Amino acid sequence: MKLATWNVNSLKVRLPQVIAWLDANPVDALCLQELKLPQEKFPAEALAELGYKASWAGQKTYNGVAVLSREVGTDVQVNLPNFEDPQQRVIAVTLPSAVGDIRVISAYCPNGQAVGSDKYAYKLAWFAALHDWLREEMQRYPRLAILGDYNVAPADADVHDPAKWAGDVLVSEPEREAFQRLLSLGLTDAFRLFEQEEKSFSWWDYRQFAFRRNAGLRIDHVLLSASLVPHCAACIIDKAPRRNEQPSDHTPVVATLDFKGVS
DNA sequence: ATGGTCGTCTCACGA
Repeated sequence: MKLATWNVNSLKVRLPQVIAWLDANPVDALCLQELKLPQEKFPAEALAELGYKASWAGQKTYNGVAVLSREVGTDVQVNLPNFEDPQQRVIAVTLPSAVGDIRVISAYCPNGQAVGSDKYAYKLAWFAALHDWLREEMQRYPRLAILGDYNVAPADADVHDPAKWAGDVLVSEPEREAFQRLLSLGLTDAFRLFEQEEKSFSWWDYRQFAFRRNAGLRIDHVLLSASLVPHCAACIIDKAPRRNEQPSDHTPVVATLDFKGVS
């Protein structure tokens, strides 16, 4: 079973790239973030033609999340139930697997803009609510995977130039603590289960030839509950879509779960 | 050197 996440920065602009990527990289579920389109503009038909069902939470201009899946997602939950918020940042669905139902969540965590700003305070409050909700969600769904754009680089190894970024939004200590609190619920960063190339990133700023210089951050993550970790056979960042013309500033992260042999 | 580039009902703002 393959689970992937991709912040597409406008599904309207990126739909042809999403279709091309899915053609080349069939997955069981693809979590999308930053759809930037209203609920009624979601391209469900084009994705259905590819064989993907979809659950989505749209919002005009900003945010918006979806889960595309081979099997229909059930028990769809939109947004954090414990956090009143007009911004569409979370969608959770239940998918069948060889070992039983898996809860798959697509999350677009707030960016935070700048340390000390109102948006930064909102980010930390949002993470606290995510934490509290996940604790309950993991009790209900012991097999849980939450994928998305966390807008947090968990460690200096996830930052191209830690000295330059020190203390800034996306790497500041309170944000990293908020991320670690999610892990303390019993979630594991799938990417770090495996040996990885140094300077592996999932996002590069559009400016200053950042991708060409590999001046990026690893802020897109796949977190797995403990019962899924033994099944995780691989987790990779696919840099290829970042080389496309008119790319998203993020590139997909893909986790492979193997249910053969291990129960 | 506080710049730069995207996407959005663009001449501003969020990322």
